[in-house]
Amino acid sequence: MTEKQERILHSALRLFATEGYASTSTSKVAKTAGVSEGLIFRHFGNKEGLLNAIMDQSKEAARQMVAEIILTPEPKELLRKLLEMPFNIGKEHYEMWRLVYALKWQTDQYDTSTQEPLKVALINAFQKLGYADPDAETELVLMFMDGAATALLLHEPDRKMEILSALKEKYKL
Amino acid sequence: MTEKQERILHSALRLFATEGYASTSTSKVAKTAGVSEGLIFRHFGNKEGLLNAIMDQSKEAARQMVAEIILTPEPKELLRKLLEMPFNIGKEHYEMWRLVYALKWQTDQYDTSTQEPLKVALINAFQKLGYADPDAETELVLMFMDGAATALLLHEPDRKMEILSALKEKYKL
Amino acid sequence: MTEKQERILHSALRLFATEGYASTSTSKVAKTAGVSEGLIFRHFGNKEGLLNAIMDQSKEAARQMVAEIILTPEPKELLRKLLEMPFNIGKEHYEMWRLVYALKWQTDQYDTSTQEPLKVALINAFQKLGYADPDAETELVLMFMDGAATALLLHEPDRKMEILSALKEKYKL
Amino acid sequence: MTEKQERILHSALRLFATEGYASTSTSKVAKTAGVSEGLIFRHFGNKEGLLNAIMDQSKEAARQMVAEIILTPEPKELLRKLLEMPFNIGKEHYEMWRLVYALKWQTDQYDTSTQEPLKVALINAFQKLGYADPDAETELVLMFMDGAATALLLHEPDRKMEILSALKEKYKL
DNA sequence: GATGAATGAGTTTTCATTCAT
DNA sequence: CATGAATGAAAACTCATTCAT
Repeated sequence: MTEKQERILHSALRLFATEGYASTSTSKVAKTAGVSEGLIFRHFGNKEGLLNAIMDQSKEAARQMVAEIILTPEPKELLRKLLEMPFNIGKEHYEMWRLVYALKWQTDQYDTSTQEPLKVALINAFQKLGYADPDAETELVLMFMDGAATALLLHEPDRKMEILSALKEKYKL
Repeated sequence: MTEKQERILHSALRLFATEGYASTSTSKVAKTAGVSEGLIFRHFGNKEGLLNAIMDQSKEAARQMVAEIILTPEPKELLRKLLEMPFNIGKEHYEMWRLVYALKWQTDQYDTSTQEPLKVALINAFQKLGYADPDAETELVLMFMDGAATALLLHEPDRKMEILSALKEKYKL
Repeated sequence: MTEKQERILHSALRLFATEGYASTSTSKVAKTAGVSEGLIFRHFGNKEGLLNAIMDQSKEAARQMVAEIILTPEPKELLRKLLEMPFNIGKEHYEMWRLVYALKWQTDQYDTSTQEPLKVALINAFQKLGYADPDAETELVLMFMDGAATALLLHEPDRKMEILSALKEKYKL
Repeated sequence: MTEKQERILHSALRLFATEGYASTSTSKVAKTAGVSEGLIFRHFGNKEGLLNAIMDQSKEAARQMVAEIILTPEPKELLRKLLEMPFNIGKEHYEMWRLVYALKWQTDQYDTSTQEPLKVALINAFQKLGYADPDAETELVLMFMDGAATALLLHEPDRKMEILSALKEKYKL
């Protein structure tokens, strides 16, 4: 991966995340990255290839975050780590997550494969904790995480920590 | 509103919701609606005018749903109605909500005005119910509603009702 | 077919025939026809669609010329008409034939369907005239016609009529 | 001539012959030849230089074939050799001839210099054989050769030998 | 009100060519 | 000699918008 390739990837991530994939022209990406437009196509084939390259990186990052949580042996700890996750999105990952969330709504871009292992681990945790319906409880937690991530990505509410506390309380954490 | 105007609005809603606003050409809208392309511009001025017309309808529908809930005097009942809302999105409103949710991610389309009265009512309800931090609790509920709506709009999970039950339990409903 | 459509078709035929299909840009076609470039795509879908529209016209013209010859009852007369055909390409059809002949060499543009009825008629004629191998004789004539057309389209030789006479003699016409 | 140079020349010949000069990108030539794109320009200057290198080889080959025929003293034998030529194009020369014939139709690529000595020899032969109009007869033969080559390069007809016989008969060979 | 031909500016993509290594 | 990253100009194509009818 040359330096210019990385510059393209970086500019594209930023622009796609903030202005939308369809609304961002490759010419704008090139200009922002300070490279010729042709270079985008030489390296990534076409605009979609550029998006895929970004999404591959993003999925890899997501997989790593999930992996770390899943390996937590203690169920309460696992749950806690998970619930805290959306509240801890760092600046460096902000745009990546914005893009991932925005693209969900594009017909052909919804992919659940990353979530699967997380589901399994959560069901297991809720079972250990004696919940009546671990499956439903898992779906509920994942739904909430989606909502929290959405809120935090779109409008950084004040009093984040209080909200997190109120949430943890629901699971007696 | 003539019949052709409605056909345009309907086709545009469907296409914008499923394929995205930026990715949908006015020519495709016209073709799907079975009208000439020029007619769109005669009636709605430009592409954005068409979107605004749709969003106005949507906001009006949302306002009505929220109004009904807000007027509920009993706090537990209000909470229950609210939590059930995303689980009761009917087929006829599916595309409208999909569009509203997808557009959130477009830089210039995020609008919180509809949510404000709901927030007020919710804070009030949580106060009456003796919650320690009604503000935080309100944010939490709204976040969850977002997550639930997202999940239900994107991939209709099975066991919707069990998930709803697990949720209600959290609020002792 | 609007006037601008015809202007496009006409300019494209001229340019494709003289400079080659691949070497002629749609922008040049548009400029020559005095229309906007977009119009080409609106009417013909893409560059290949434009070529197909031209070729359809050409095939129709070719079919008509062949039809007239085929219907000749007298075999000698049929043969004569056929051999004279390449020598009688009028100015108004010159470009069309140039394009047809040039495109033969493009991998995916070789089409023999127009020739088939001609073959049948020729075989029949040679049979009536008592030739030993009408099939081979037919192929020979068609080959020659190709050669003659090529020569006449590429470099208008002098003494056309003498050449034609020499040819007719071979078939005692 | 290094091995890579030959690989480039060979790939270019094949691609130019089958897909056309204008439609073949230098990048495709490089890929097919298994060399870097830059190498083409180092060796041949530009795309046209590559074509010229190929055409030079081709013309040389053509010159040799023609030379051998021209030197035949006996006019009937000369004629026979000539007529047989297109029927004897070997696999190893197939693409070369296809390219030569296809390029004829390109405005700036028509070159008759190779044919000149052949014309002279043919006129002489027909004179010796007592033909009434040796010039016209020569043009006729050359036209036919063109047609035969075209047919044989584009669609290898069956019964080649019968066609050749029918042809020889016309010249009492 | 409604059509559809036409435009022009912009978008994606291709490609011959250059150049540092 | 050879590579492959990089460029810039031009190509194909899209699309919101206008306008005569």
